[in-house]
Amino acid sequence: MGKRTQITTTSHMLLGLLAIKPWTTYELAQQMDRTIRRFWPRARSKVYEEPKKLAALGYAEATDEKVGRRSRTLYSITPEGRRALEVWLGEPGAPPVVEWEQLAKLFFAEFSTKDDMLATLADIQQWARDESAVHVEVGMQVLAAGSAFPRRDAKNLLIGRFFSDFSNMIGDWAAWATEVVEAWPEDISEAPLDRGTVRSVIERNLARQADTISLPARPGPVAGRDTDDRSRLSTRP
Amino acid sequence: MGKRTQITTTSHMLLGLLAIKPWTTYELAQQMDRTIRRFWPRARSKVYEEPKKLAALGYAEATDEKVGRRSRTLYSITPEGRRALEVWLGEPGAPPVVEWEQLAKLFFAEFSTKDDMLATLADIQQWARDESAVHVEVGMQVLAAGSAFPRRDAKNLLIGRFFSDFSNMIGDWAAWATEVVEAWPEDISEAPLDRGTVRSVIERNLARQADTISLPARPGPVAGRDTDDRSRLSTRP
DNA sequence: TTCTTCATGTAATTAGTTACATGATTGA
DNA sequence: TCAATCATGTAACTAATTACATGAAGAA
Repeated sequence: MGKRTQITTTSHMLLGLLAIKPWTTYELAQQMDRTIRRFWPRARSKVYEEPKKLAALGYAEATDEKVGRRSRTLYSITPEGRRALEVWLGEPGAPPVVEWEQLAKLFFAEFSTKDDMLATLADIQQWARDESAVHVEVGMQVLAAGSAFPRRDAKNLLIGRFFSDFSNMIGDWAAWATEVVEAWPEDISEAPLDRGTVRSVIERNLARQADTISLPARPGPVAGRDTDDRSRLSTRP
Repeated sequence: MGKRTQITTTSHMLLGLLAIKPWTTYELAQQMDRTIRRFWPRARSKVYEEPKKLAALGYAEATDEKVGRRSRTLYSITPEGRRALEVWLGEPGAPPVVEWEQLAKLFFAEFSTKDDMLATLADIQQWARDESAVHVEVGMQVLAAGSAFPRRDAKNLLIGRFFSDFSNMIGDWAAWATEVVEAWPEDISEAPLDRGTVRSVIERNLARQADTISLPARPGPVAGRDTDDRSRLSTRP
């Protein structure tokens, strides 16, 4: 019957927001940018497309309002939308994916100078500090004035703590890497491999294997997206 | 003059690989999948397109070889390609971006059951354990048999340690979150905010601000991609 | 000798971004 | 009263993915 309307992860982000309360498009864009951007970053223009798809599927309803002579759209979720969200929440999700251009530059650092490498590491540390400032600000705000959705606070704290741990871990890592690189010769290719560090990485990870009493949480596989096998290479050939 | 050929971050990944040595397309695909995928994940089909762009720009040369009656392409970098890579390495890169569907499901967890939430957390812990196993394997391999490019080992260890820290941090975080959630009522919306945890997050991040003797590493801003301001919302309105 | 895996691509489609355009509101 | 910012979208484009197709090599 004509166009196959696909419901993507991005659609589910909007559907989830609508489950909290009805929003205008602008408010949806704000929410996407303030919170969801952290784990599912998408351009603002998506916020104008996706709710239309949701409405077409019967998962959301659009109401037109007037503000001056200009109209705007208010979206709200339908019962079918709530059911679709529930189903999605019950399915396994894709594990974390990192996209990090700075790290890519480090990966090829030997083709430029040690100074460039240290500059990239310094940028990373600066980023980590900036993130810390944001976490302090957000935390203070919640303690002092509360939040817009108090019933979501407990859960949101879990997410917030993840991002705090994430940026702090990166800050520590970059500080360590800076020290290591400072001791290297100018020609990065001549830097010796520190086998002690390799060993400590192995040991730390071995310890985690040992801890494990391996009850798999779900029967099925923890799948990400479906894809043609031949379209990506196997993980370790 | 017709088509504007854009050189993207993805193009630079291929250019960087070619700076190591000449590769056939298949080998490039392997390398993309074995290493670069971790911080710049792209589908295999890109590996067939991007080197063509590089060749069009004079950054790479393609040689056709025969294997049976079938031909394959061997790419190598040109001096201009090396210069372009150097320039890119000297420019600031974009900070880390996380895309994490599992976390998105946690963010909306109140719209399903506590059990679903715990299942997602268990999946995350399982992922972390799987990653640990990979890190052990790779580390052992390097210690025992060495690597294909020993002169890259010291630097690659920095990257490897980042990913090890990353998955371990996630494992710890998910274990903590599991404990917290287990103590919650079935209705996640009723879970109380733990102000103590909020405070400890603030303090941890405040400490990092204090440490800082803030010398900015680079004069310019640590930019990501150029974009029309109005196309994304401001960070905190 | 046929099955499987390695290897080499192209075509079709879609998700996502960038750029543009303009009305409404506020405050200097 | 006009400049800046908030708000609401659409259009054009491109990066990226998914699906398809098939040859070569080695193992059973």
